[in-house]
Amino acid sequence: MKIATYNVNGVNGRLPVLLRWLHETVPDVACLQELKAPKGKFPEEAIKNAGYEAIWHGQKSWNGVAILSKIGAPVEMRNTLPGNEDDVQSRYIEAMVNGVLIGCLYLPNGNPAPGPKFDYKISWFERLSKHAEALLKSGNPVVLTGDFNVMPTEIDVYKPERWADDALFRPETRLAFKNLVAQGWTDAIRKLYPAETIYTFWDYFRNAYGRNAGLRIDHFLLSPAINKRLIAAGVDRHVRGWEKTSDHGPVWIELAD
DNA sequence: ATGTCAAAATCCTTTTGA
Repeated sequence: MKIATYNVNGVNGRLPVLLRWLHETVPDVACLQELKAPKGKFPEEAIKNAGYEAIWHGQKSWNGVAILSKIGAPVEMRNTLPGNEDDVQSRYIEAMVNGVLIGCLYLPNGNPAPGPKFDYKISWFERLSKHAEALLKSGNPVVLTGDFNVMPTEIDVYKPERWADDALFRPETRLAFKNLVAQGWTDAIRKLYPAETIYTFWDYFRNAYGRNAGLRIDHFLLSPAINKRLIAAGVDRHVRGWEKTSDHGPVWIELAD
C-alpha cells in the first residue's frame, strides 16, 4: 500500500501537475494540502477520471485538505481537529482506507513569529498532539501525514542558522514536534534514512530548487501498530522541477500488506 | 529588505499569504 502526501499549492491552478504525478506514480492513497478552493470548486471529475475517489474539506482562497484513494472510497472520520469550535480553517481531514486510519493535515505556517499567527500555530499543534494521543491509545494502525510546517532538526534545513527565528524552525515549534513524536510515533523518512539530506520543499525565491536550498517539512508519522509494515519511503523531487509546479514535492511511503 | 507565485479585491493593478 503506497500512501503519498502532496502540498499542491492550489488544486486547480496545479491540476495538470497533480494529474501528471498521479498518472506517473499511481499512489494508492494521496493526501493533499493547500487546495485553495472552496467546496464546490474541487476538481472531483478530473480526479475521478484519474481513478480516485476523494473526500475533501475546502475553503475559499486558502488552506484546504483532501484524501484520494484508488483502493476503495475513503471513509471520513472527521474534517476538523477537536478542541476549538471557532476554528474555521480547513486544515485537517481523517479517513479510514483499507484498514488504515489516515490523518491528513496542514499545520499553520505561523509567520511572522512571534505574533498571533505563531500563537495560532502553537495552539493548533497542541490540539493535534492531544488528538494524536487519542489515536495512539486506540491501538489502530494510524498514519498522520501532511505539511507540518516544521523542520524537526538541523539536518532538515539547508542553512539552519538562517532559519533560527522562523516559525518553522523556532525552538517552540521543534519542541512541539519532538514531543508529538515522543508519544510513540515513528518519523518514516528518518527511520529509513536517519542521516541523509532529504528535502520536501524548495522556495520559489532565488532558484532555491536549482541550488537545492530546501526544507524537510512534509512528514509521515506512523503508529506502533503499523510501524513494522514500512518497507520504503521517498520524495518525488523531480516533480518540483516541472512547469507551473507547487513549491513542495510529493512524499510517499510504502507499507507491506 | 529582498526574492516568486497565484488568486482575490482594492478589479487590469494592488494586496495578501506562503
